[in-house]
Amino acid sequence: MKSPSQSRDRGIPEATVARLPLYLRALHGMAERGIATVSSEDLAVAAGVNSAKLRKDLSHLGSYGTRGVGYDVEYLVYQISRELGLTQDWAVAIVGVGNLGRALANYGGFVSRGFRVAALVDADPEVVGDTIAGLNVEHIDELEAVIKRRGVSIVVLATPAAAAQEVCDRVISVGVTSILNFAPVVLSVPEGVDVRKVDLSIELQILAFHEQRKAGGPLMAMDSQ
Amino acid sequence: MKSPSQSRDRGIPEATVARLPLYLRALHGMAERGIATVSSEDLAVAAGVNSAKLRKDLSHLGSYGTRGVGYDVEYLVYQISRELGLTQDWAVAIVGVGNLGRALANYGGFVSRGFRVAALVDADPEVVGDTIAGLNVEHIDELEAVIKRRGVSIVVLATPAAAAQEVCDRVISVGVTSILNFAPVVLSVPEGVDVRKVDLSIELQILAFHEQRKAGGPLMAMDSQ
DNA sequence: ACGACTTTGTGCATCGGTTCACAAAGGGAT
DNA sequence: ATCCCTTTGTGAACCGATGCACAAAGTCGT
Repeated sequence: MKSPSQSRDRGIPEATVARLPLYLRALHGMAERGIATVSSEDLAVAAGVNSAKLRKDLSHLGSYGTRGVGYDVEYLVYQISRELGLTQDWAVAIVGVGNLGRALANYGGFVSRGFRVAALVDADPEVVGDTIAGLNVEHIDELEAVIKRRGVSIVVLATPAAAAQEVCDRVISVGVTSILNFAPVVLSVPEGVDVRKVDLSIELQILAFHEQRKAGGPLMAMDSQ
Repeated sequence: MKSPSQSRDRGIPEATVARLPLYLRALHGMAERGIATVSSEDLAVAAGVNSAKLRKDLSHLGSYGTRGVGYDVEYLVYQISRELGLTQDWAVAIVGVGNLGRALANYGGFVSRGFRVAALVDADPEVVGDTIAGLNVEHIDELEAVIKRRGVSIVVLATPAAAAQEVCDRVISVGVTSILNFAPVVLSVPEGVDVRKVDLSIELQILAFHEQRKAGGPLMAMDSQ
C-alpha cells in the first residue's frame, strides 16, 4: 500500500509536519522585522527546538539552505507554505456556534494565512440567522448543502459531545476528509479521513499530573503500597 | 539529575500520561451506563487505541486487573484519577478574557472533575469588573496578588501573543509552574516550569498538509524539481 | 587564487514508544 | 479438586524520532 522507491522520498515524517507551522511562524516574524537570512541555530532558538532537528526537518523538503550562510527567510517561507498547502485557500466550516465556535470564528489566526471561515452552522434556532464575524449562521439541516455549495474541505467540530459523531458522519458523506474536533469524544471514521483532536481538559489533566509530581516531589513517600 | 534506582519505577512514560485522561473519560461513560467490569479490549475500543498499548499503559500504574475477567471500572477510575492528581482540587486562573478566554471560562469540561476556575484576569478596563461565568474579572495589575490569594497553581494564558511572555514571567515569579498556553508564541521559561501549548492554527495547517496530499494524491507529479 | 571560517546536510548511535505474541494467573464448570 | 477458558501483564522485536558529531560545501577576506 506504499510505494517505497517511488521517485523521491515524498514522505515527510509526521513529527516534522507538526513542526513546520512552528518554523513558519518564526520565519514570518523575522520577515516582518526585515531579516533576510537566518542560520539554523537562530531559527531553532526562535522556534524552541534543537538546531540539528530543525536542519533535518528542513532537509526533508529539499536543500534550501546555503552552507556558510544559512537560509533565505523569504524563500524558506515560500517553500514551507507550499509544502503545507498554504499557497491555496482552504474553505473551513465551523459547526457548533456556542462559546467555543464563536471564539474560533472570531479568531484572527484562522483567516491569517491560507484559511477562510466559509460557513457557520448550528442546530439552535435561537442563533440560526445571527451574524457572527460577518457570517450568517445557517441551520444544521443545510449542512450538506452548505458544504458542497461553499467548497468546504475542512470542518471544525465545536458541537456538544453528543452531536459530534452524527455531524462527523454527515460531513464525511459529502466528501469531507479533514476534521478538527473540539468535542470530547473519540470519533470513529472510515479509512482515509483525517481527524485531529484538541481537548482542553486533557491538557489540563496532563498539567495536573506533573504539578502533583512536583508538589509531592522529593519527599513524596505516601503511597498505597 | 535522576534517581535511577529510587524505590520503584515511579516514572510513567509521557505518552502514557497523555492517554490516561482518554481512558478516564471512557471509564466515566461506562460507569454511568452501569458497567461494572471491562476488558482491555473493550476499553481500548472505547478509547480508540490498541489493546496491548492500553494494558501496558495501565501496567505502569500497578497491577489493577484480574486475569480472565478484566478491570473493575470504579476501581480503575479511582486509580487513574489519583495518578493524575484529580482527587485534589486545582485552582485555575484564566488570563485574557477575550473570545477564547470567555469560552474557556464557560467550558463545562473544566469544572467537571478536579478543576475549578478560581480567577479571571484581563488588562482591558472595559471588561474588568464584568461578571463572566459567575466570576468577577480582575485587573491585570492584581495578577500576582490574585494568584497568591486564591491559591492558583495552574494558569491558562488566553492573551494576545504580544502579552503572553510578560504574563508568563509574572505568574512564574509568584510560584506558578504549570501553564496552558493558547497564545501563538514560544514561551521561554526556566527549568522546572511546565508549559503545554494548544495552537489552533497549527492543527489546521497539519490538516491542510494531509488534505493537499490526498487531493493531489496518486497523480501528483508537478514539483519544482 | 587560496585558505580560514562558517554553516548546512546527514550517517550513525541511541532512545522512547508501539505492537506482537505468549506464558502466567485467575474464574467457572464439571 | 481438576481442567478449560478467558484475559492480563510483559519480554522482545520493531519502528520512528532525536541528537551528536563531522564531512561537504559554500562565503569572505586577503
